[in-house]
Amino acid sequence: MDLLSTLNPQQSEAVQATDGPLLILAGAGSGKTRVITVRIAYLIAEKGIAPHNILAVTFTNKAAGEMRERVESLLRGQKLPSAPLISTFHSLCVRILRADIEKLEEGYKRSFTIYDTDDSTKVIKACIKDLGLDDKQTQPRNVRNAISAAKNRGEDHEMFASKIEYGDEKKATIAKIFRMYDERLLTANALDFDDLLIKAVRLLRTSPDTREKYNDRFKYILVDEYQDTNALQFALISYLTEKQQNICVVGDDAQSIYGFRQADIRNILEFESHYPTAKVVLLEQNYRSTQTILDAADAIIANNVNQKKKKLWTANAGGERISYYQAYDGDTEARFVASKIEEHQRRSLSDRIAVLYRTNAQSRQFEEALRRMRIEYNIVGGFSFYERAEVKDVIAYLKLAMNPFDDIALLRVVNTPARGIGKTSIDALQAAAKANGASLWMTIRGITDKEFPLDVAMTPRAKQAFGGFKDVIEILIRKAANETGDASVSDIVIAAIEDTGYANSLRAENTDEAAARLENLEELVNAAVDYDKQSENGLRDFIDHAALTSDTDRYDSSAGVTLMTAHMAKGLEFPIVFLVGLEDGVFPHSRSLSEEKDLEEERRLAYVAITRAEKMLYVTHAMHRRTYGVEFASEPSQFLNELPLELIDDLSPGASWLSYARSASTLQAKAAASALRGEADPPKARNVYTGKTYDSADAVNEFFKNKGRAEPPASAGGVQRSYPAAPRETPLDRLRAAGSQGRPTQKVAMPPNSLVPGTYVRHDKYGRGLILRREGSGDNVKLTVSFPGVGQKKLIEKFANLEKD
DNA sequence: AAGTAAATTTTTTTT
DNA sequence: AAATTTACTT
Repeated sequence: MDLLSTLNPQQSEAVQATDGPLLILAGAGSGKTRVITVRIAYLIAEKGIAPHNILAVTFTNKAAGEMRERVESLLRGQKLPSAPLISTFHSLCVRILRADIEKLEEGYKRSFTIYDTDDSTKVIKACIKDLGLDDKQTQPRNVRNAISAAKNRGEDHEMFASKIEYGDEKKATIAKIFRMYDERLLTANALDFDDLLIKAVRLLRTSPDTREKYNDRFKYILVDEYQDTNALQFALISYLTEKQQNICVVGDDAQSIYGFRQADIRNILEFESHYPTAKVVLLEQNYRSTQTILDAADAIIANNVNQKKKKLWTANAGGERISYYQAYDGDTEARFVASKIEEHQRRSLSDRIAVLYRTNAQSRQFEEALRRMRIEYNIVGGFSFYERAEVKDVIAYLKLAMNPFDDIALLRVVNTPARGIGKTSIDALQAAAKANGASLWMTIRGITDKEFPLDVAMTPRAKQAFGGFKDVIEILIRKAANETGDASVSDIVIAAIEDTGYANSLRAENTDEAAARLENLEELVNAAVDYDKQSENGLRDFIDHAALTSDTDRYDSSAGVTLMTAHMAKGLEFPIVFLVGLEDGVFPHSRSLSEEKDLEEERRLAYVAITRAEKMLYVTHAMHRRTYGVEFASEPSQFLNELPLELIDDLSPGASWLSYARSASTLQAKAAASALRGEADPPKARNVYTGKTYDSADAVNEFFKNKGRAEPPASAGGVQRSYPAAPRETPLDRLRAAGSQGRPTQKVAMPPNSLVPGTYVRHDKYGRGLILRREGSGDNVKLTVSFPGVGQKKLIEKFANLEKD
């Protein structure tokens, strides 16, 4: 029974509760992955469950891969008749649909193509154009998001349309596009990411046979990161566990950070009511971080009202204090981080370091600073390999070989490399296709038919060019079809690169950039060769893999320095973490400032970021930040103010926000004390960078109530409380005390619903614009707004009559 | 039809 | 500031 020997009692209980529904509430760093992997190994080795009867579902390929490896190493030396299926939600759905989508009788064939976000947006753009709409008024990206959100709620275009209230033109337009979009995807035999889930769920719902088949196959199901599941994923799991209820879900409501993707936290909160016989295990011991880091994370999350109470503890020592740095601007911030990294690396190279930021756009300055100091780093996100233009081009050729009706893929490569097929010819082709209700591929075949050419207004030269393209694709189709014979996946990939003239046109360019592209294509061939070696699966699977592989999956766990967003860091851990750009509008993001629930999600994201740290945490922010090429004065993040200030070391040169915040709290205390004594003119508290001026006794008292952890006025005098901290008020206490006045560290300078920089607004005369700067206060607020086509305008907020757009 | 210059947009977070 | 899209040449 040595599988269990490394586990604590709760973990062990979670592993051994194999039958029936089980909810594991696993705090950050509580050994969640260890429990899942040991559980799988335990099922196989101790319970004699056939591996292929086990299904584990994760969100990313990276998580799935890691789990696979760890299970394998736990079972090392054992001969297994099969392997457990450890898969992402999306790959699982693809697997289900490739087998049985034809049973849906919707017209989809099992050779369907997967459209990524980019492809979907292109289809939507075309729909908007064909409906005669203005794509400035109806932005493809927004429509796509609306459709995706609807799909993830489980609505199809009919349900979406039926829910529109009378007079809601915007939604009515989206509904029209929605419908057209779905029709076009069907014509192209294509499914978008959301459809993969929708169709799989629909298939399980409508086909009892299929449902039965998978219920019999998957007798034990595990779901990781359950707090991030949405309605569709919940439905999928429900159908799969219909017969037996050996369902084990693992999650942490404090780490739910995908609400914007319709993740529904209720799935985890209401697990017990959905499965009344459910057993619940709490994993509360943290093995990852120092007490100091846990205290910091705890202090942040304590400001959220909506959460399950959970108390993480650790046997680890207090550890080093948190380091804080205030930079003049983003460049200085990046230089500080780079030089600190260098310092750490000089001492020890074994401590992996992460730089975590809110948005990918922040990465550049850190990359530059690290490069200047010749520090090697790894960056996750941004441009992933499979998103490179040349890779997507070649994949498009491969997709066409499998499914020539894929219009998007066809449009992508019809003139890449240049074949003399220009915009005019493509317009004519699309018009002809539309007139005949046919796909572009069929239209090309029609145009170039020798005996009965389709009559299309087109120059002979254009027709000939299309003929050339048709030949190229037909050769590829034959090669792909022959795959079962002797051609391997890599052979076909090479054909798509060479036989199409793609490589030659790059060679002819003879530039460094073209050479880099050729190298990327070589890497693609290598990926295909590897694929051939370790898998029996064909081209179809290879393309599916490319479509479902994301940035996150290219994380190298052995890299010394890793740059990534806080989102991507979920599930990872690093001895040293730099959490950067802690400014209002950056983190929390400006788009999340207006809604309380969005702000709470930002706070959970900050919690996730902080709890990645094992030994050391740095927090940094800049006083000036450049956005869209314009420099703004930025304010420290409200999350900084929520940290336990007594645990922080200030590394900033000169007077920083932190030193103000600290001395301010003693000043405030004095002011409050004198106010309470009834003194006529209490010393005025100065601006503490929270944007709020505490110039009345009431305001000062409110400050302390809100701050929650500040010293009571009587104990004022600058005595630093010794660590550990006294018990804090809970958010609920605070809410009661504040008389439901809202959030603790609320700011007056930037009230949540106001027009802050980064917000889009609508002006009667100038139309839509972006707020660049906000100055002044009260009635004198001046806004600098950039209106496309008009330029920058300075407006008085009071008179401008701006509406949020 | 292809290349260049000018205008416009971009920043959440992701399978 | 950088990347992408559009408009204008040749």
